[in-house]
Amino acid sequence: MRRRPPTPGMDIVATSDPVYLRVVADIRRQIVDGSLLPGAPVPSRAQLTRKYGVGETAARHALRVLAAEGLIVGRVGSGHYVRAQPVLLPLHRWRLHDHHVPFGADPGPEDVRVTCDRRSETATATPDIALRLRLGGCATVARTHYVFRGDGRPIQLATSYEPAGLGESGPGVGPDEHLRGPAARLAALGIKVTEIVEQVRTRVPQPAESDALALPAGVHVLHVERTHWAGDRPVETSDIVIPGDRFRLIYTHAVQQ
Amino acid sequence: MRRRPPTPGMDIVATSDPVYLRVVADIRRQIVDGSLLPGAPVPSRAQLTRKYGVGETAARHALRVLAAEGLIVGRVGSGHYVRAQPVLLPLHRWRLHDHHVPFGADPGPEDVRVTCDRRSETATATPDIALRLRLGGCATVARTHYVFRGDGRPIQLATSYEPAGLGESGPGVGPDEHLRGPAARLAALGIKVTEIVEQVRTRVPQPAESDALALPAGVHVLHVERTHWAGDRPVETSDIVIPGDRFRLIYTHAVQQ
DNA sequence: AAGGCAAAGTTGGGGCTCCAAACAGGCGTG
DNA sequence: CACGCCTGTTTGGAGCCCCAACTTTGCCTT
Repeated sequence: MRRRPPTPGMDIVATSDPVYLRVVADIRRQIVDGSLLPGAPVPSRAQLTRKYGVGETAARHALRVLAAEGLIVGRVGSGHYVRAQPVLLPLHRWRLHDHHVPFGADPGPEDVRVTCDRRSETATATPDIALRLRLGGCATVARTHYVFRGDGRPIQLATSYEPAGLGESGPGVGPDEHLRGPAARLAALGIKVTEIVEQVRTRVPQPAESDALALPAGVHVLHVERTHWAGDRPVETSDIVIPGDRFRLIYTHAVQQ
Repeated sequence: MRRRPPTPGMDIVATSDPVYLRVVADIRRQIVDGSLLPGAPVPSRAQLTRKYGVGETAARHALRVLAAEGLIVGRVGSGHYVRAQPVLLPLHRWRLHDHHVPFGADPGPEDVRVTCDRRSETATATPDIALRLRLGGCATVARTHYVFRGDGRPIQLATSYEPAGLGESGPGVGPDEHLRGPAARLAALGIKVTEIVEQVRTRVPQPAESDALALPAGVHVLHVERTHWAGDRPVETSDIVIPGDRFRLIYTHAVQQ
């Protein structure tokens, strides 16, 4: 029964966790906390069914998800093994403050204490923002300015735009909410982000930007235009500005299974 | 039977195509060539089993893959529908020449005729490259310089490094091989790329670079350091240089199922 | 005529099974 | 002692089934 075009409603997150995600979460925890070291064998399908009391389908699905996340590698006839490169691990989750890494020796994500100042306001959408959020003519949006600091020194500016009225219905924003990224914030509002699109360019900083970032003259910035999608509609878009001389963006892409 | 640590061998691609990939390819083709417009319903599991003569598992798997690629959206109780944003479609496949998009109105990937000049040589790995490829001391690498042109004008420089001896055993490189990217080339050599990691920074172009790209003074470049991984070992790394004033990088990230 | 309700269709989780290819270990033979 | 074969395990593809939750349709009742 499917005559009408797709329902114009937003995706709501399901609250009950599937069984296979329980297995995924447990194995992922073991990899993260070091119980399963790189190169160590992961229990096979048969072993997982016995260990967790799940069916073979759930066990197989869990292994597939972990492989898609890049945490383990499957070898036909041998087994699944924990992959190397634990440093890149958090990037799969696209946490905002793992997004940029200072030049030089890579510090762990915990080495730098990241803080965030923010300021929200309601504004009329510019034509550019209205297009990015697929809003009609003169719509109102919630605009939030962020200043991220690492050990007190500014490292990133961001301006986030959402359709007005999105954030009001939800719960209050926790103190560390921004460090976990917009996807977590939107999930708390019941909106399930299905895709993130980023466009990276480089340009000369505007005076206010070079002032806020304490940039010397002549330094360029990386400008990221990021949009969060829920289904086929944009729910949040933001402009992120990063000093181009001190930071780099890291993207990882797991190639299918 | 699994006593020994992971076999130190590279992943070999299977030559026979699974059935579900046939279904995926056919639906993807229909989406790309416009037979299935955005918002149009995709055949359901039951319809796919009848239409393609496959089992329900294959039909379900095909829909899952297409949804993971971001081409379709599934709605419980309703069906799967073709998503909007057809412009970003080819980016999911990370084809090299779709990687950068000129500013202004987005042209389709076919609007610009992309050509490529290349020059290969054998060289001793610098410490930086040896580290990136996880090679010991003074190893030899195959270095290839690429100049990509769009409608004859230079748009991108790239220098690729591979461990020496990787490319020789394989078949000759076809004329359009580079436009499909290193992953396709490595696949032809029997190496299955499982992950791509990119690091983006911005910097001042070197004289040779601004010369080759015909850059005016003062223009910065985007510098992408890209590494292809097969399992847990790097098999190719390259430095990609793009004019920062005319092009932007686009990354899409499908958030789990 | 309008509203409500039941039935049919669809997705997504889960279970079970079979099979080919690949791999590792043990055993036997030269 | 070395080499090759055989057997058990494991992965990944594929098939078929059941069920809960949800959407849409069309019919039936008021």
